[in-house]
Amino acid sequence: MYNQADARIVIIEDDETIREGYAYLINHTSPYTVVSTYPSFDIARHKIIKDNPDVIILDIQLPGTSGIDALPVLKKLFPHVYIIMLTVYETEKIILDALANGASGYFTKNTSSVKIIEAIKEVMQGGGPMSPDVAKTVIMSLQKNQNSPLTKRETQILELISKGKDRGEIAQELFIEIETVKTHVKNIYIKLNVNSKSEAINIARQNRLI
Amino acid sequence: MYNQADARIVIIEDDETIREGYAYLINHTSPYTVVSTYPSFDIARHKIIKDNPDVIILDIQLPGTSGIDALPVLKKLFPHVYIIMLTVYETEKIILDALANGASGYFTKNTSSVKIIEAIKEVMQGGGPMSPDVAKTVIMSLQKNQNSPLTKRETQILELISKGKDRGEIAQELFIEIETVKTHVKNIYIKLNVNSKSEAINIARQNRLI
DNA sequence: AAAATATACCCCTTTAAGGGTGAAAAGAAG
DNA sequence: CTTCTTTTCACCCTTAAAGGGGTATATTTT
Repeated sequence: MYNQADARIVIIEDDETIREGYAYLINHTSPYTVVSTYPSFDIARHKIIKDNPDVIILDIQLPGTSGIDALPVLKKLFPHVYIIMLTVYETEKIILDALANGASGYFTKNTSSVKIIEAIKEVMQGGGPMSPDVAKTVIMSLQKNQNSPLTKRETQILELISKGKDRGEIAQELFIEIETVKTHVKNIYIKLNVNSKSEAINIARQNRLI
Repeated sequence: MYNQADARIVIIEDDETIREGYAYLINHTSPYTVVSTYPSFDIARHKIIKDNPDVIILDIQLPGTSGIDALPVLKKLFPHVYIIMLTVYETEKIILDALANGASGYFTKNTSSVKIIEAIKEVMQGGGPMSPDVAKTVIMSLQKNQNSPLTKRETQILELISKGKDRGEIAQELFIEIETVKTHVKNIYIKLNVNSKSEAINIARQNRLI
């Protein structure tokens, strides 16, 4: 574990005001040190190696290589680095991708530097901070659609299909006959207006039925 | 949208100190009103109807009906209520279940009442607050195992399999031959020591390979 | 140079998928 | 108490996919 007071921060953000603003505030109102700031990942790419950062604050909308594409590169360069993403966008896919690709935290740009400093502390302690709107997106992605056209049993079977189970396995698991499973599957297809497992899973995922 | 200052809060929590502590602090240091507090859901069950709460602070470890089981009941009673979960536990399954079942926020009990009040504000504004440790769990659940025995291509194909795609669809999507897909699938099976799609998906999910 | 990865092709047999139709039993809702 | 929905089960059919075996060759990475 790093000594928190020694934490070395790097900021990669193209907007100079935001970049230098955060840097100034972190340096003057926190125990952390901003060792470098860069306006793009392409500029940071080689110089960052000698920065040896503990935490990187990474914008997503960067000129050249995007923050999303920079993520895996930085993770490979510094396997133990904590990365806090910064963005104006908050579409579900981008957020989920960033988190799935190793971001430790995720904030939108209306976040005060106080919260960012708090976030640095949290990631250094192993937490996974996110701003409320981001958390909301993540929570929503975990919640299911309540207006499903599918019955409980159909949803249950579709979930098992999405786990790759075949008719036989589903029948065994639910203590019903294979023929019954077939009937349910056929009804699912009719309701979702599809005619294959893959289509059904895709439509269901799009509509959060499963 | 409710007027925030009118927000009616109900607390369901068996520990009297915590319950009355939060109630007192919310009533005296926030614009919100704690209209009722209950030591269990079973006691709250009928009385809560006339409380007409906007936000419910719900403990998970309750005597009798657990907070997890109370969640769907409360959601049915008050479809638009925001529920903030409170718990000492923070196992991945419990947290994910609560969020998937309609909880708007999730905090562990080492959370200060200041943060709870902040959380009430956030949920009223449509946010999805969670404490850093909870966020960490959620993020981890989105992140994949880095020590995968599978190659990139194999992982990619396994992901498509998990979406229900068959060999032909995978081949089309990746611009490769069906036979190539077959070879990859065979190698995946060997590496994961399985011999069917469903087993492969299960093993991979267990180990966060996909 | 060696190892890992991605690609492609052949053989083979078994099993699952998808579609059509009908109908009994259990539950929920009026 | 009856009507509607859900869940259950059955038998028909054809085609497509799955799974197992082996072999081989670019390409990339180490």
